[in-house]
Amino acid sequence: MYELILKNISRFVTLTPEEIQYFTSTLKEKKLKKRQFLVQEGDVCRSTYFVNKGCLRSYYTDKDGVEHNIQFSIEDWWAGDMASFITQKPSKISVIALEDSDLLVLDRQVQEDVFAKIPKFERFFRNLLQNAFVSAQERILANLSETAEERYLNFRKKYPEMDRRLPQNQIASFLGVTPESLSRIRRAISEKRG
Amino acid sequence: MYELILKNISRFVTLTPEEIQYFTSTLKEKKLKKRQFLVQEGDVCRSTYFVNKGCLRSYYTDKDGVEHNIQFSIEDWWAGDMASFITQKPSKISVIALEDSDLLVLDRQVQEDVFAKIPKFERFFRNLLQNAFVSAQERILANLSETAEERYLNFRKKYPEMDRRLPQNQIASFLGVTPESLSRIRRAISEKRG
DNA sequence: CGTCTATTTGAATGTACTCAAAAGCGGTGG
DNA sequence: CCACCGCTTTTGAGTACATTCAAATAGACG
Repeated sequence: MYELILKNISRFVTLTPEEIQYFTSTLKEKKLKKRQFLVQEGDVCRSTYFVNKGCLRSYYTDKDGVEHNIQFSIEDWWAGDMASFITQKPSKISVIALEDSDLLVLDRQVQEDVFAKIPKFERFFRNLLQNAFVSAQERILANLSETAEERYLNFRKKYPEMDRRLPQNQIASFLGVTPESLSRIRRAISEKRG
Repeated sequence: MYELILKNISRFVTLTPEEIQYFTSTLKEKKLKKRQFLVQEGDVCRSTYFVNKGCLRSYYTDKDGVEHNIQFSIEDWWAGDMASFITQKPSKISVIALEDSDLLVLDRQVQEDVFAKIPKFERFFRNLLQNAFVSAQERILANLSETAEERYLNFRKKYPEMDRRLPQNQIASFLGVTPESLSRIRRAISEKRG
């Protein structure tokens, strides 16, 4: 149950057995069926979620009702709306399960207790935030300087697992193109390679 | 000299006179002439900079040599490459003065001392990071869901001062369009308004 | 098996781009 | 102070890439 999250955390900070014991005792479980919402636009996001199994997508719905995927969260990723969690303001995005999923839940209040008892967790969550910022920055640059085809090839290289696993129209929404365009891009790529 | 930065900080945390005294004593000054670099691609960014006067731009140079503006920093803003400062890896971006500028410099090492002596500064810098993340997120969404004209109108509304002060080609690069396109967009807008 | 959704394909359209040239503006030196 | 130079902005014409709309095909799931 906790192997994955402990391995995830150990990439940044080292915990003693007691700390592990305490930390895992604060976590709750949550199961989502495909198409169930984890966060709905307008909710205040009061927890962070670790994905033990399954797959979710975070998306923004624009003024024309078009959905734009911001992030996918598969096993070993964190899910939720970090912006809303940080600011405790209503979320502009929604998070929904693309597959039946098992999550571990860390409530905001509990998180404060964890910070108090195990200060290095502050560092861990600062690291998560920093990574999120750096990858947001990189995505802005990619959108400014790369063609749709380049963005797709980079996506495939960076997240091969997601490329295999996710519906193509969801990837298109993440890349910022229509499903039709991504379909044509894929055809062009496969024609180039014979 | 320090009014602006103290006012900036006071938006997030309250400092005692002693803390103010200590904090300001750790700051250095830096003056840049127009067209001088603050950070060059490949540098590790070892300081954060507060803009007391002037204006800078941060930009990324893509594989075709095209520059893409990431951020402008005018008075009362922080400058530098947060990603490189955070990770202490070589910067992918450059920061250059668009006008003669006066900066206050907070070195990374000094920052650690400040955190140790005045822990609430940790909160202050976490807030800066959070804001940077949230606005990066918003920019991704804007690029995905808005037309160039909408992005320009929103830019103008959000940063009227920058719209007045910055060369149009720099704004175009920030919005992710060519200078020619922004020129046409502006004409279209002014024709609509009679 | 049938239904619903995802993907592919085609044709027409549109938005922003490139390239080229003219006009405008600001700073510098004679 | 004015003339010139360099850089920015505007304008025009043609082009490229992705979009929209529509329809056909393929796949997934009950």
